[in-house]
Amino acid sequence: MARKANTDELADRLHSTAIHLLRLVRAQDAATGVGPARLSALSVIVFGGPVSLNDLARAEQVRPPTMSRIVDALEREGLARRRTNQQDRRAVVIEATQKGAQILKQGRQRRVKYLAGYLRRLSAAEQKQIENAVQAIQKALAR
Amino acid sequence: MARKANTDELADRLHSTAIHLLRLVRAQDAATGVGPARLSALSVIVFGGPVSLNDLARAEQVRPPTMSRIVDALEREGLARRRTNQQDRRAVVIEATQKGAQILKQGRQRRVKYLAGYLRRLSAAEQKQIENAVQAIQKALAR
DNA sequence: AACAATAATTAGCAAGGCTAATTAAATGCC
DNA sequence: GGCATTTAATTAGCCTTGCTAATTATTGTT
Repeated sequence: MARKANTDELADRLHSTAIHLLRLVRAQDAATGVGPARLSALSVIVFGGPVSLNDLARAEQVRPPTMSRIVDALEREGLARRRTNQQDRRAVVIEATQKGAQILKQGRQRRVKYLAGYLRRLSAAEQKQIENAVQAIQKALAR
Repeated sequence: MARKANTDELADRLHSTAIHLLRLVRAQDAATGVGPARLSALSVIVFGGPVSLNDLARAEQVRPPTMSRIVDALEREGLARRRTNQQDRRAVVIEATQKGAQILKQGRQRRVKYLAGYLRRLSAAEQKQIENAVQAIQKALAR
């Protein structure tokens, strides 16, 4: 049936556009000097505040041992620190340092500016279309 | 100026939506039993036809040694093969096997269906907005 | 007090990224 | 024609980031 085929085709094109877009901006992240897994985890604690290791692993969709090692690296680089949770001394609380927050925000700025440079080629109407689509996609993916 | 700030904000939201979307569909790729770098390289040779190792590395934005090892793995798994280019015997030509093409197409199908399942929650009008946005984004990112 | 469950870490493996160095073939230049 | 340079690919060796299994420390339960 036509409706389903159309949705499949849209999904296909949306998917490959997303790949293309991220591939483009990812190059900018190299300038931070922080690897992608570390940068992404740092982003969670900078914008979401302190979290346990398990929660951070879940947020990043990796297993706890993987996250433990990423946090090791963030601590080594002075971007985050571990505290032990005093209510439950098995658990740790991971939080960003000043330096970590600063580096993340600069990197984010760089990435966004870079992508914005491309979007600025488009008319206001086209930008509005993207705005609408972003809302629709977020709605579709919610839950 | 207001226009620039808006574009930055749009870039930010588009970027994080793209991350969210790809994270979601990526989980489906596990079902192919082929790792992400291999799957992505296989996709290039299935849809783009035979290429040299250097060209394939460039298409995938990795260095030649990295691609050499990925192709080793694809050959080991029977998904691709190397031929030597007879015009330039330093070079290899990499092409997909029947099995490689089949597995890739099945995986792509799976991913697309999965994403389409989310998009189908949206109205025809919302889907049309995404369609328009995909075109606009592709235009913006084109050279 | 003993036992089970939970949070994190350690150990060890594989995939996938890199640079530097090597090999083989093609090209360019007297 | 022969030698130097360039080019295509590979090999070697490193790092990061993913995993599972096993361990340690603490908490909760009975």
